Amino acid sequence: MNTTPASAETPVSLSDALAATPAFSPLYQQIKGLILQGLQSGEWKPGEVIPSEMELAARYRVSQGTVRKAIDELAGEHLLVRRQGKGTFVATHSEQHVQYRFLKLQPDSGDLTSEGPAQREIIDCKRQRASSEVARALALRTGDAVLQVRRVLSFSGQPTILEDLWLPGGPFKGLTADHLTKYHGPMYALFETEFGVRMVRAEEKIRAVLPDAAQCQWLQVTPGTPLLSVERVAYTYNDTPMELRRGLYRTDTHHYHNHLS
Amino acid sequence: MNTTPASAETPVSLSDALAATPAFSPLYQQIKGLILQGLQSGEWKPGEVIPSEMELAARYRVSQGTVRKAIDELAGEHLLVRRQGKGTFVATHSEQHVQYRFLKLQPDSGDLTSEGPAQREIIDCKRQRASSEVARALALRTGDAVLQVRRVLSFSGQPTILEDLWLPGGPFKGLTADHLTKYHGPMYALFETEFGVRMVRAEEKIRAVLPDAAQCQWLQVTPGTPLLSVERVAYTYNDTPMELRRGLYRTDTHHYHNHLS
DNA sequence: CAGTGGTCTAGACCACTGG
DNA sequence: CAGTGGTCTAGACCACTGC
Repeated sequence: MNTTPASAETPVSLSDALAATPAFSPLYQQIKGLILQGLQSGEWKPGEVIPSEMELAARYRVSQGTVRKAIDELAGEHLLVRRQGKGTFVATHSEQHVQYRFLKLQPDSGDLTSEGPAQREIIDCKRQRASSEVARALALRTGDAVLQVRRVLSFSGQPTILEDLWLPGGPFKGLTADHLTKYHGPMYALFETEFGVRMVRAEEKIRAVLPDAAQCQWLQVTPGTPLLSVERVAYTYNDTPMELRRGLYRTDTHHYHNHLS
Repeated sequence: MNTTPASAETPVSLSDALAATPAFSPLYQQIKGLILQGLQSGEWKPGEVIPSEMELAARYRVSQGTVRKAIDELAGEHLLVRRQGKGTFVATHSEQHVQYRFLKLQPDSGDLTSEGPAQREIIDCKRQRASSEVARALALRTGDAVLQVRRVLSFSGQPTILEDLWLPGGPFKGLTADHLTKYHGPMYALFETEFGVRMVRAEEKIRAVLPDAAQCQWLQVTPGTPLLSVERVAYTYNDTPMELRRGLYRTDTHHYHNHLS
């Protein structure tokens, strides 16, 4: 817990000092790191309260304000959720008002919740060997075990999204079509409760494409209907990629909504 | 500057108290509002420094910490930019590293800056009367004066984006094709310097579409090539809509990149 | 070196929650 | 009512910038 890591105790050569940034890291960043450890290690699980600011301040031997700033940043990254009067909680995908946090598709009028719950139909779930492409996205080696899932999401009875998912075989050992079919709720919530994998952020690449015959079938659109192709890589703590997802979105009744600021 | 607005001075009926939220607003939020006023009124212009935290604290008769928290939020919304040792500056679209802040299109390999500067070709710029649709988006009345601009953006010589813009006639009085053609740089930078209009945030609706014959010409694609349709409404301070923009993006060599967190 | 933003502390008080 | 997060203050010191 050193405020100035590059102090006398750790001699640094002149060239080092010039090459690498001094890497000064404020106390609250170090506290943030410690809290992050607690989250990764599973000491505090999604949905649970973490200790109060005063307790954490005592544990880490810093002032409440320093803990506060660390928690502020983690809350800003949606890893923690503060609730005045109640405490600070580990964020989870299992809550109503954050169900569709990573799904930016909206009906042209109203919002997703107004369309009622999504119907999820699992088409397929099988073990496979990672193609070079999948391996690269998931930071695996080509040929490593992966799970592939295909499903259709419908809103108000209309098939709207066709998705293919690839998951690393290790962390998701034991996942079957049965799991997915029986579980009603967001997939990321299931990942949390059943496999201890919490998705924290994601990157999406979006393109306009034309569907092939099979895809037309699943989405019940005519060939030649342009669709949105959404390729997502989702990450857990530590920037570890844990899911590759390729979605085809209908955009005749819905649109992808994005807020820029 | 009242910490508890619903105090004895302003009697509130029981029904009011139950209906409307108490609307307690912390001091730093009020300071934030005052700074925002300074930005809107043009007291501090894009690119300029605002007074130091100590000065503002003295002016508003609060502690430095309170000003700090206000500025923190404004910096988080990208209205201000803090530079240690130098001061706090009004954000601007005229800087290299934030040039494409609202443009999420990326080449499939590398980034936009690696492709060199964008070539901007103004196709058209004319005064018009707002259609009901345009009027609604810009919070005008149908028939009000608007400017319509059409242009093509090319990267590495390849036409990639075809855009139509609608701007309210009032704030942009005097804008001509000449302005746009002669100005080399981001359009939002020109809006700042020439018309005092700073774009602060935007909303985008994205769909997959098929281009018509004219659009194919401009983008040099064959009919039947699916394109990304990006409809953007951009806002100044105060959530005032100031631009409606409809873009068609080629996504065979580029993709729309989005970060979810 | 003075002036800026950035960090850290300690303590007081407020707003919200639940028993 | 006690316990939580939220606000506000005052003061000390650190890191960075430019003269």
